[in-house]
Amino acid sequence: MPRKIRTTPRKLPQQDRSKVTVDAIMTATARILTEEGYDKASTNRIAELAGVSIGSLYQYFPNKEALVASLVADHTNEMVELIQSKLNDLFDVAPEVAIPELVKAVIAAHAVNPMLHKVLDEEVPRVGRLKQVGNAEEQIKAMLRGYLERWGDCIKPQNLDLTVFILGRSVESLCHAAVIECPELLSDGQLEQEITNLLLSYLLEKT
Amino acid sequence: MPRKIRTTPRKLPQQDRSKVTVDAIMTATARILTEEGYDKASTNRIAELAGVSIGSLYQYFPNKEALVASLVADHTNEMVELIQSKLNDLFDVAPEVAIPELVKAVIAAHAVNPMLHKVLDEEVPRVGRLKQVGNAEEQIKAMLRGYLERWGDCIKPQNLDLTVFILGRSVESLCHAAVIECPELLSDGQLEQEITNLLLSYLLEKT
Amino acid sequence: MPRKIRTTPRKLPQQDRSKVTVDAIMTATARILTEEGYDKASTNRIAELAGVSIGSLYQYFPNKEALVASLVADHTNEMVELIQSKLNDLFDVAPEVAIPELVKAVIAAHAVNPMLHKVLDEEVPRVGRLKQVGNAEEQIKAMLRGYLERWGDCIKPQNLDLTVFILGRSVESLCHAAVIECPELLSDGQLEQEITNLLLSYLLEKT
Amino acid sequence: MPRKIRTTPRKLPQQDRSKVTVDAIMTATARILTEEGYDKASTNRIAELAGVSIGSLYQYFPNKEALVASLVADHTNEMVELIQSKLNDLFDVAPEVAIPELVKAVIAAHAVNPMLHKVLDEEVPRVGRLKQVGNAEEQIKAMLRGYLERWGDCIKPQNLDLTVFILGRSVESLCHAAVIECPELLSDGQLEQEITNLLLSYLLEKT
DNA sequence: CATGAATGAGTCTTCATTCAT
DNA sequence: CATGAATGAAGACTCATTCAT
Repeated sequence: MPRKIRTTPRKLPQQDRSKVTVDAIMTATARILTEEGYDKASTNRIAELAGVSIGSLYQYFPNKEALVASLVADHTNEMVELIQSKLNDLFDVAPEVAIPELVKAVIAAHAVNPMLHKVLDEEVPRVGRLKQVGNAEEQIKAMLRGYLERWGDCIKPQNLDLTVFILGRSVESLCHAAVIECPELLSDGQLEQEITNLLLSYLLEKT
Repeated sequence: MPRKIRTTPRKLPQQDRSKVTVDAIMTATARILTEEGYDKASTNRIAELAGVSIGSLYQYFPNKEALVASLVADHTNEMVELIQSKLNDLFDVAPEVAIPELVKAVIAAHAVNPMLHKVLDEEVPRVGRLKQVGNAEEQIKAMLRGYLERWGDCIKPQNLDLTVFILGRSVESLCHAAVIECPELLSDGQLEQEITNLLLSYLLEKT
Repeated sequence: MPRKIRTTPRKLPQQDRSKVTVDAIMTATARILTEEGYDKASTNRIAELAGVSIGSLYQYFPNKEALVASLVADHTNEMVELIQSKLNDLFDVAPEVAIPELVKAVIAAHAVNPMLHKVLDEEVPRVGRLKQVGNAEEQIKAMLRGYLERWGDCIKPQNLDLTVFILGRSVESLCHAAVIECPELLSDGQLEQEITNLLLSYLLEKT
Repeated sequence: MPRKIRTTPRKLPQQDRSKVTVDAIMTATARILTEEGYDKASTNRIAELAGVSIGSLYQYFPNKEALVASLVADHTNEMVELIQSKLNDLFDVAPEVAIPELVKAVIAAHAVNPMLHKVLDEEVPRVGRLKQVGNAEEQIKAMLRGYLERWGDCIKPQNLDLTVFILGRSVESLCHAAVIECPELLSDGQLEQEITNLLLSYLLEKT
């Protein structure tokens, strides 16, 4: 079992000056990550690009992992909130209408900062990230489950655990791939429509 | 643009001794990767575990990236061959039967060495990997497309490019997640069945 | 030759508030030193534990060395005063009685704050300490010399310089070791008695 | 409880080349320690002065502590061996003759490399050193005890444990101080004579 | 005077890679 | 070809100290 290291920020910025500093650090981290990749993202480089001394960086983040974790948390939250709020609005909306909306929302969430999302997903070590991302996933899964229970009578699949898994994974991975790899197919709504079709067929149609 | 690094093995092992050495190195790499993770996989450690001098390692691999790329290629090929051969056998089989078989094959492919697959997917830097993996993906997509063309009359979706995308991504990501995260749901065939349902609904059912 | 650093307090506390601050800093330093060791004693930690800002710390001490030196001076003084006052009282007392008393006093001095004494002795860099400690030693040596001159007729050794050296070092190092390493042998007076024996044999007996 | 870190050399030099390297590192460490003090002794500086890359240093010593520990061990052994061999020769020699010889030996031991000894004693963090030094001390104490038992009939003090403590500490600290602080008093044998007197008075004379 | 944010030189250490033997 | 000693750029992180507010 690997030694635990704290991944929470060391102290919260209280004065305005500090807030600016922390922001600069986070922004610089995001920029280097997206523009140059994870292994160019040394703490010294980050500090430099942030126009801040390396000491200041460590005043707010106990270690590199915490810094990245913080960025992951921020970005994940931003995405999750989009989806959750939409999911909330859709609770009483029938699947025929809700699913297209959900797909739209998930795509929108991935479009918030696609490059950052890609790097965070592909290059950043999973260690320690799991908590933040895992949490988010659980929350969404829970909402999805709630929705499916609410509309259980109208849908074909019976085992809700499996359905949540299938549904969740599919939207996520398809929207992710769509945004990252086929943005051109997204602009005219074709791909979005097709993803919707996949999900609706699964949920609604009779064999 | 990063300096180009050769990622192909420096020379093909021609004598038996060489083959043994290369094998030992690859095996050691795989073991360290699965048992200890990417950041414990230093070239010196790999050489040591392989029972080979660090100098010998560099005799066969020009750099670390090439070594890892080689492992990725091997592993990807192993998986891809399984799927391709099945896809080949299924060319003339109707979707109702072919899709369940395909799902079975993709799951089997992911089960070849799940731990290694997980590490390769999550921890290993993407940099030089894309070529190998991309190739494999393209090949499978092509076969999938061929199949869909062959059975185009029987299936609902009309835009084959989109369908290949949807189908390919879905099977891959669902089977991947299934093997990595829910092996227990796989053993009794439930999850497999549900993945099949998703795909068949999409391909076959009328709205 | 290293750049000279001032090791005297920057200003003497004149207001009460200042005195309280300085006290808090010194106490915090002593606590961290004894409880966590020298390398945990960063100025920031000290200030924090003292409930004082790092800026304030530097208001009263020009640098870390001065802070530690101050602590050393205080502690040394405390010890030295104990011994000096006893030595003063014993000036007219014959060795047979004075030596046991001296041993008792030196042990008592080392028992004032043994943990702090140990840390100061073992872990704290010698650099700027010598002055304070050296002074103290000189004063005690001088008094010891005075005493030996006063009772020169009764004692065996003739070269007083040497005798002071032997006597001073012996008591100091034996009492030090006794307090630090064998406190259990001190409680029943055995070790104290034996140290006394050593010194009295040396001073008084005929060969 | 502080985390344990290995303090033993990482690998023993087997080729001649390596031996030279290790020697250079040790020598450089000793030089910097004696000429500039412990806090100038950074691993990079040591490597540089040794004319060796920092990587080579870490090939043989897992960390700085191990390097210093190694030096301490070497130096301690050198001293201890001198004393032990003399102590061995003196086992059957009566105190009147043995004690002066012992004093001579301890002084000689401290004169092996006085500057290094001083630094090692005063500046080097105690952590991790204890094992080597402690061992040495125990060995010498054991031999001393053996000697005192052998000549128990001739000596005054009865509690051998205490006697070993008193004797051991006194010689050590007096000889140490003599070599470090009063080398001039040593050259003409006066101080040596006086130390001998102290010990002989204690051991032999009747009250 | 107090505060605490900011500084940055300097520390230990790792690891991919080379090259003399 | 094999070996493994040697390399050194580079990275994460600390901490005494300063200075604007």
